[in-house]
Amino acid sequence: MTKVLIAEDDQDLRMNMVDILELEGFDVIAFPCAEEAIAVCQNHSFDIALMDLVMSGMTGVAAISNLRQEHPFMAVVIVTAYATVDTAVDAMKKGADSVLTKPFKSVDLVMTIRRSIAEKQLLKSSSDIDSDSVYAALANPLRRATLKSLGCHKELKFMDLCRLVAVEDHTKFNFHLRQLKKAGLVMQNERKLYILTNTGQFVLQHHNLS
Amino acid sequence: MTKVLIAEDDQDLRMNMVDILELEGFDVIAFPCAEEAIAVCQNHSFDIALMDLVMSGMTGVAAISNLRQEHPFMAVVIVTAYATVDTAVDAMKKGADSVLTKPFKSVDLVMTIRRSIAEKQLLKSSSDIDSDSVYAALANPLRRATLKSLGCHKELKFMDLCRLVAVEDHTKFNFHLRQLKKAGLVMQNERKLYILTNTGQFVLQHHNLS
DNA sequence: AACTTCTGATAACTATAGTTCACAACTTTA
DNA sequence: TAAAGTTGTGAACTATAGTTATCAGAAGTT
Repeated sequence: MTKVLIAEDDQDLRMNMVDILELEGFDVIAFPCAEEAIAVCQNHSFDIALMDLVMSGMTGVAAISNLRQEHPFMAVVIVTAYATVDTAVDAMKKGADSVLTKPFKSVDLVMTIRRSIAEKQLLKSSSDIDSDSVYAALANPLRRATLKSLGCHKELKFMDLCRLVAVEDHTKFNFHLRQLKKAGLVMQNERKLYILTNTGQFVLQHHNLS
Repeated sequence: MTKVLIAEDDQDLRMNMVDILELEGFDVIAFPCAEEAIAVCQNHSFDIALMDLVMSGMTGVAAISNLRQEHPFMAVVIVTAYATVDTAVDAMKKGADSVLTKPFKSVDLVMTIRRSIAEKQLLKSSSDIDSDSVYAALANPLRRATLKSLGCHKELKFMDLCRLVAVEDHTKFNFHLRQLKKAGLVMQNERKLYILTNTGQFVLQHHNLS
């Protein structure tokens, strides 16, 4: 069951949100301030946190880094009546996954939650690429260069790729290419040209190798 | 000299922006549509791109991924008269570094540019941590676990850390800890407790190891 | 067909990463 | 101070990563 954490200092709205979300089948816990929400995060994990921007004490945006400390993959949505483009941009820069303006309709709330969690899930799957073989593959500069080249050129023939990374001995290069294949970062398409796999593209982006 | 790329379909505003920025000492090239801006990106590099959101043809937001293809560390600011919180949030999700609403004052424009470039610079420095030794250090699961533990617990004694990563043989663990030290990811503080270095923290975050 | 270049497999070898052992110095606790 | 646990070094060893050489089939060229 999707677990939702709420910090909202307006009692009416808070109870209202809880009602809406429980009706949708979410598992909801709500607090009137950021500090309490952060505290409960120490012991429980949530899929998403809805933080009011303006509350007595810590603001929702200020709380983001504290929330993420314990649960890096929890989605965080900033909820606020005072949203301007600037505050929204600031919230996003500080790590919010979305910004929802008050007043909002029930459907907006629910849709924002579902979408934010879905988008976060994508990122989360990246950390599953913790797999040993990927890091082992990345350990070698030649293989990192190969990934970079493949990132730029989409698809390449063996020898072209070999020349791009400036390896004179093709059998040596072949060895490293096999390691990349074994790690699931590189594959050959129907025309036998070498291309990045999905995880390969992901790793490339994620490590800023490009 | 800071190089600025502009895509803005309103001719008056475009020329106005060019004037303002050239007066500030920027090196500016401006186009009336995203497609031309993307094209010139193939051959030239820029520190920052200012993209109008609504133009004939491709929107500024749609152009972001194309711009980043060639120059991953170029900052991108979306400029728009039609900005709502939702469009701003969407632009940020798609990779914009900031959103500037029209009409804007000269100082806002200049400040947004300077700040966006500065913030991007931080990220850029991370990719300098391409250094072989870091990847070599990360190749080992035990060392990754050690980094994670240090990420959570701030500072730890040798034996506590050793137990946390569940290594029975302390000399074996000592070896890996030395590798982490050599790679510049881990150091000892004045009380001889082990802590992450700045690059260590950076790598930890950046690789979502936490 | 004859030739060349491209692509890839295998095996033998070398270098480096990782492990283990023995032990010394240092800290803390009794 | 003695004893027990902590922290660290160096050398010998083992396992794995990486290299090189040799060969062979595939694919294109003349």
